[in-house]
Formats: sequence, C-alpha cells, structure tokens
Amino acid sequence: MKKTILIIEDEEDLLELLEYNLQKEGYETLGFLNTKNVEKCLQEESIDLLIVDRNLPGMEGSEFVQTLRQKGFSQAVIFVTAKNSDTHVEEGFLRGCDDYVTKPYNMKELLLRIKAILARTAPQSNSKLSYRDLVLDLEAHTLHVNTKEVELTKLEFDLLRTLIENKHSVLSREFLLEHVWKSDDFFQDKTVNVAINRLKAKIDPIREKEYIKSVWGVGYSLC
Amino acid sequence: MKKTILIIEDEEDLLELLEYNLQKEGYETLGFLNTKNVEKCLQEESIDLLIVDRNLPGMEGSEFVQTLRQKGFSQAVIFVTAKNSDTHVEEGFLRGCDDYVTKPYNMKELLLRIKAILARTAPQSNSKLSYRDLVLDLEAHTLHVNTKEVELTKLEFDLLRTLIENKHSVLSREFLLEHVWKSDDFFQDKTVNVAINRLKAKIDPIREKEYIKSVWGVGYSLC
DNA sequence: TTAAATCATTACAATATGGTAACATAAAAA
DNA sequence: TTTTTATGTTACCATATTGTAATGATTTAA
Repeated sequence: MKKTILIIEDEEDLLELLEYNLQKEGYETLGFLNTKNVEKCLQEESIDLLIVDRNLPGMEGSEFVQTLRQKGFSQAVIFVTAKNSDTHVEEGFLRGCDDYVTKPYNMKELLLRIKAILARTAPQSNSKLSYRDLVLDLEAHTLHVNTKEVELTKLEFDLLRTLIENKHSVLSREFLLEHVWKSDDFFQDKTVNVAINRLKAKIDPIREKEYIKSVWGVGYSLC
Repeated sequence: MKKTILIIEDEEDLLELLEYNLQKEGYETLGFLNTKNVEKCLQEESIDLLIVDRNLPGMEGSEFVQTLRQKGFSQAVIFVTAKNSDTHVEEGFLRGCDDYVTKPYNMKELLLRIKAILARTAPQSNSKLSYRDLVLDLEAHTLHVNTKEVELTKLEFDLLRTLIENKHSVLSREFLLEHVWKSDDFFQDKTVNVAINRLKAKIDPIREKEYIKSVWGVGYSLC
C-alpha cells in the first residue's frame, strides 16, 4: 500500500518539484497552494504525512497545524520553511510538528527524514471505499460527495457500500435483499426500488450526475 | 513513568551539559563515553531513546547504530555530531537514525526534537488524551472541560476514553460493551444509551456544544 | 402502435430506534 | 449500621426510518 503525503506550499514551482520527487520515491501526493480544503481532505482521504510551508496566503502554516492538532488530527507533520531562526524552529515544534526543515533544503535529506518519520508513525488503516467522487468512510460511517458530506441512513449506507464493492456487476434485487436486508424472502422486490430511489435522491438531489443505473429486467449497478 | 535516554558522547563537558538539561526536563539519563557496554545496557534497561555522537573512540557512532539495528534494536536514535555535510547526514539516516542534529546545536531545539520523537515512539503510556476542549488525564484520572475540572465516574471515564481513542470511528453498542463493560453478552444495548446520556449531561450540562452524536442504527461517535 | 411488463415517485402507515426519567440494586462511604 | 453514590433495567414517548401500496412514467416486444 502506497503512503500518501499532503503538501501545502504556495510557490507552485516548489510544489511541483516536491511532488515530482515524492512520486519518484513511490508516494501518493496531494498538493495544495493554501490551507483551504485541507481539513476536508484529511477527513476524507487517508493521509500519512503533511509537508507544510509556514508562509502561506491567508494563514500561517504552523498555526494551521496547531488548530489541526487541537481538533484531533494526529498525522505526522514536517514544516519546510524559510523561517529558520531558533525561535521559529522552537515555535514550530511547540505547535506540533514532527520535524522541521529549513529552506533551502537538500532534497535527499528531506526524503530520508520523511522515510524515518513514516517508519515510526503507526499505519492508521482508515478503511475507505470510493467510486468517482463518492467516498465512503467505513469507520466514520460517512459519505462524502465531491468533498461535501452527505448524511445517509444505515440502510442507504449499506446499500451504497454493496454497490461500490461490486461496482463492475449488475446486482439483482434478490442479491441486494440478501446482502443488504439479510433476508431475501421476507421483503418484496419493490422495496429495493424505493431504497435505491431514496439513495439516488440523497447523493444526487438535482440529478446532474448519474451514479446508479437500473438495468431493465436485471437489477441495479453503478454506471 | 519517566522516559530514559541513553547518551553516547566522548566529550565529558558536553555529556554533562546534556545530562543536566535532560534531567531538568524530567528524563532519566544514562551517559557513556564510548560504545563499550552500551549494548548490554540496552538489553537490561528500558531505554526509550539514544543520543549518539558520531566521532567516538574505537567505533564510528553511526556504524555502531547500524549494527544495533541489524541486531534488532529498535529504540529511537538521534545523532548529535559535528559531521554536518549533506553526505554525512544522508549516511546517518541510511544507518537508521530518527533525527540528525549538527553541532553546535541549540539546546532548546534538541529538547523539542527529543520530545517530538518520543511522542511517536513511546506513545501516550502516561500522557493525556484530548478532543476539542476535553482533556482526559489518564494518570490523575480527571477530565477537564475547557480547563474546568469535571468529575466523572470510572464508567464514564472509560467510556469517554474509548470514544476519544477512536475519535474518527462510529462505535457500535456491542463494541462499547466489549471494551468499556468488558462483556458484550451480559449487558443490554440500552445500557449504553443511558451511560452515554449520563456522560453527555456531565460534560455539557446545558447542551451548548455537541460532543457526542448518535448515528442512527449504528452507534455513537464524537462529532 | 399498443399492451404488458417493469420501474420511478409519492404518500402513508408500521416499525425500529433512541432519549429520558423513574426505579431497583449494588457498591462505597460515612 | 445508615447514607450516599454508582449503575443496570424498565417504561414511556418522540422521532427517524423504512416497507408497502397506489399512481404515473418508461421500456419492451408483439
């Protein structure tokens, strides 16, 4: 399993260079030019480490990390920044980083520091399922549609989960009754229709994107 | 429980200074002037972290660490050394250190780096758990809500602790009965409802902040 | 093109679930 | 001992959820 690294760096050239080198090392990367949307991403994706510049537009990087820590995010953080005075470094650590690298930096060293930290930080296996812009967090029991959280009932959640787990098959009503309702002979086929309908309405209220298609005479599948 | 740090440093003045500062921070220290007897000590004592100079009489520090790693010792290691070139640093990490600090160093920064590494390698054995403005002191067995102390019973404490330890997951009543009550088949699900309710009333009597949410048909989680 | 079959949508009722208070019992403290 | 505290259980009510039936739309096939 690839480890995922999230980078917040407002200088686009630097961001690109970093992403290039990290990907070459075998990491997944997610680049951000500012702190906007980062928190959402942390909730939805399984991030192993953050690389954060301190001079960011809008918000100071270390303050941002401090608020993340207060909210309970415990992912590893490395500050990569031009703020290189003793007091800056101390401030950085007090706000919750795991390592502090000053610009200009040696890329090899940074990669080694990342490796060292990732070897220590416990692999948090937050299991997730996704399909297109739907992200199902099985532990938090949440659905995010294009980064926006959507509330689902248990039945709807189980239904969508089954659909995503079998995204390449058309699932018959019988199959769904067995796997989602756990009993195929107590309920009617129509029950599935209504449940699918309700699910559709929740994940795509204005019917702009077609997620679920019905296959005439067979059942339902993701499209 | 105090954390123990083993130091290998051949300059006696530096060793003393380091031990003095580490002890002031509340660590146990064990100083060595060379690598002799260090391995024996690692086997006998419970060492949390090693601070190692690279220029040592008899053996090069990073090579020594490399042999330790090969023998299966996995304690955290920080090199503190005058060998400060890029290639030296890279070599240090490749031989298995967790952090690399070059001489002359800033004592405050070193202490912070030690703390950051220990937070990852010797996790919360005696520390605190927190979520938003809730702080659970596992040693003192107390809860502070926004710095104000709130009395909890043992059950309530264990319940909140389990919730915070799994802050990103929805916990089923079954799971909670197993982990908090230690027996899932002797108690009923409703027992959890009532316990959660009592906990809610204690940490937020006027229901102004929502800490615990119930997920219909699934269980409870922090929100 | 038309009729039958299948599906979508809506409204409504039945059911399951959760919150709360009251009570009972056990454990701890006085 | 008595008194207090902690905690499990039960009952009752409010509400979220979900099955079903009714109705209208769509698709298929003769």
